[in-house]
Parts: sequence; structure tokens; C-alpha cells
Amino acid sequence: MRVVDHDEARSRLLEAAEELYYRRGIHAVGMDQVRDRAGVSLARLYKLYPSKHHLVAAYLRVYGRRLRARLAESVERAAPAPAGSRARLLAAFESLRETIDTPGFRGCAFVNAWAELGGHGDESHLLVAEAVREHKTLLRDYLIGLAEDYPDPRGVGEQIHILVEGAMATSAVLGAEAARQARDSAATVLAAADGARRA
Amino acid sequence: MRVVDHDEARSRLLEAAEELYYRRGIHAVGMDQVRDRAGVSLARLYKLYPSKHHLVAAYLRVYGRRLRARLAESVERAAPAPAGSRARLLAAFESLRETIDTPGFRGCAFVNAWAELGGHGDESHLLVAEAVREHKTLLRDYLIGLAEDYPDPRGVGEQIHILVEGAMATSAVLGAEAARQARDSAATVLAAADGARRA
DNA sequence: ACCTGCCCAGAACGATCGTTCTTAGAACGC
DNA sequence: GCGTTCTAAGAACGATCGTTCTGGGCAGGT
Repeated sequence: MRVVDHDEARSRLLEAAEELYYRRGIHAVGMDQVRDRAGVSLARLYKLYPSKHHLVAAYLRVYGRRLRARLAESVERAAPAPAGSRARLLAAFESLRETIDTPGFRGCAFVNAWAELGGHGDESHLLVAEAVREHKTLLRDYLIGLAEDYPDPRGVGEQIHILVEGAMATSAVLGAEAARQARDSAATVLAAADGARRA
Repeated sequence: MRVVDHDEARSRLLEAAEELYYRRGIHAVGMDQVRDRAGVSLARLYKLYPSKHHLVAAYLRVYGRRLRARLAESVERAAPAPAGSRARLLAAFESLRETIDTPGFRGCAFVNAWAELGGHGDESHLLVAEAVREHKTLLRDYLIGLAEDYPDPRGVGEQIHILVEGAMATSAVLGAEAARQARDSAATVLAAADGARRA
């Protein structure tokens, strides 16, 4: 094998990208800054990720995977498997509250990336748009899965998902209290779905 | 008075800024493109708006004003004054659905601007961040006002606001169906608040 | 020891963008 | 008419950014 392995270089690059891109925004961070923070040469960076869009998409993919894993882990800890959909979905809001309360919270990284790069049809931007869409779809599907007890898991899961997105967008601009309001709304929506189930 | 009036130049600049910034993103549109579309010289542009951040903030302010006016008008049309809070708040979702169904919808312009410029503490960016915060606050306060019939108008309004934000963010990425789900959630939340009122 | 291939650090390039400057022209007060 | 002040059109400047290139060095195979 050759010198420092590619896997470590990759993970250091992704870690640096996450730190910098999320905190300062994507287009405000140059490739040199990623290189400096990761301690990886530019040549290697471009060998592993042939363009900035590739790096951004890779960062979003790995970050989304960790985010969803953290969410699932939090749900399993607060409301393990035998618990009902209601308890498990409400537990998801505990993870959301933690995310929003984290100092340096700047809204949903995927929505931010979408806003910066996702809009127009420029071909290379599709890489990023696809990564965002993938994460949102997987997150929504996970919530739909949590809602399996209800007669309409898809509807319930999608409504909970909208609350999660709304809480992140709102609390980024207007403060963390939105997380609590979103949880209250979720409890109401789930109570109504419970009522529908008994009816 | 001097030659072509400043007011027309201003409005043409703001119109051009709205068209270009919303469709292609802020940092993807240069000042020359705004100048070309508005038919106003660069010198004049910089006399009216001393920096790009000033122009962006002005665009957001005037666009937000029109957006909120359109929302209020839609509510007054669908559920005029004697109608109750429930009908008026649900009417707001009709305006939201129109916005989301508009071809070329790319999410909330304010969230997008926040993602591009709002995050870090750079001084000139505060202009934009302040404009975003102002719009979101006014929108939320308007919804709280619509909820006046409920015992907790603030809580109800904030929850409806979160649903609106979530619907925009979600439907930008995953499709317009989120608007309907958000309306369903709103109906549920309002029904619960109605129940609380009767209790 | 000598290639061969990969690596790093950093310079360099080309493009773009925000902003300012230059040049020239047109409208006004006197 | 003359200066003044505003304007439009665009060149120019300085900075930044994504990307590529160059030079020099270290590791292995034979």
C-alpha cells in the first residue's frame, strides 16, 4: 500500500467539510480552507473528489447518515421497540430538540445546501440536489416507519416530517422555542390519529 | 428635479432583483445582471443601494411586504372578518398552496437568503438577516392575530406558523403534496384547540 | 543505486464578482 | 453660452475562488 491511506484522508476531508460548510455556508468556504483544516493536499483532495460539488455531496451523504443514525439511536433509547408509535414519534422530537439546542445550530444543513446550490438546473448541482433529496426522503420514510401503528402511517409520518422541517427552519431564524411548539403540535396530531384508530 | 426619477429606478431594480435572486440564488447573480435586467446603470445602482447586501435586504423587505399582503388579501377573500379564527387560519393555507403550486417555486425566499447570507456574524450580512427575521416575525404575528378566538392565540399561531414553514421547506425538495398534509395537520391542531375552548 | 509512481506544498491560471473609475453627454440655473 | 451636476455605458481594479500545474521529496521493487 501507498503512504497515508485514502480512507483516512477521506474521513478527514469530510469532517473538515462538515465543520466549515455548516458553520459558514458552502460558497463562503474555499477549497484551500478545507485543505488546511483537513491537512490534506489539494492534489489529493481533487483526486478523491473531482470537484467541490462532489465534496459537498459526499459531506451531505455522510452527515445525513450520521444524523439519521443519531435520531434512530435516540428513539431506541427513549422508546425501545415494544413502545407504540406515539411514544416513538414523540421521542424523535427529543432528538430534534437536542439538535436545535446545540450551540452553533444554523438550521437544517440540507435545506441550506439546497438553498445555495439546489435550485437551478446546472448539471453539477444535481449531485448536491440528489443528496439533499435522498436524505429528506430517508428521514421521511423513517418517520413513516415509526408510525406503523396508525391506520395511515404515511399520512401521519409525512405530517410529523413537516413539523420537524418547520421546527428547524423557524428556530434557526426566530429561536429554539419552535421545537417545543412543534412537539406540541405533533402530540395533538398523534392524539387525533389515536382517536381515529379507536373510532 | 433631475432626469429619470429615482423611484422608478428603485422599483425596476427591486423587480429585477426579485426575479433573478429568487430564481437563481443570490450569490449566483452578479450586479451586472441586475443592472442589465433593470436597465439602470451601475453607478445609479450603487447610489441607491450602496452595496449588494443593501439591495438584497431591500428586495426581501419589499417582497415580504407583498407576500404578506397577498396572504392577507387571500384570507379576507376566502373568510372575511366575521368568520372565525379556524376558517381564517385554514384560508391561509389556501394562499400557501397557491404559492407552492406556482411554477418555479423554489422554497421560501427568506429561508434561502438566510442560508446564503444569514449564518455568520459578518457585519454587512446582518442587514439581510434582519430583513429575514422581520418578515418571519411579522408573518408569525399575523397568524397569531388570526388565532384571536382561541384561548392561547400565541401558541396556536406559532404552531400554524411552523406548519407553514415546514410545508414550504418540504415541498421545495419533495414536492407540492406537503402543502395538503400541512393543511390537514393545521385542521387537526385547530380542532384540538376548539375542543380546549369548549372544555 | 536507479527508476517509477505517488505524495506534499504552494505557485499559477482563468474566471467571476463586487466595487470604483473614466469618459462623454444631457439637463438645468444664471 | 457656461459651468455644474447629474447621468449612462463600460472599462478597470482588486480580491477571491475553483482548478491545474510545477518542483522537489519519499517509498518500494529490482
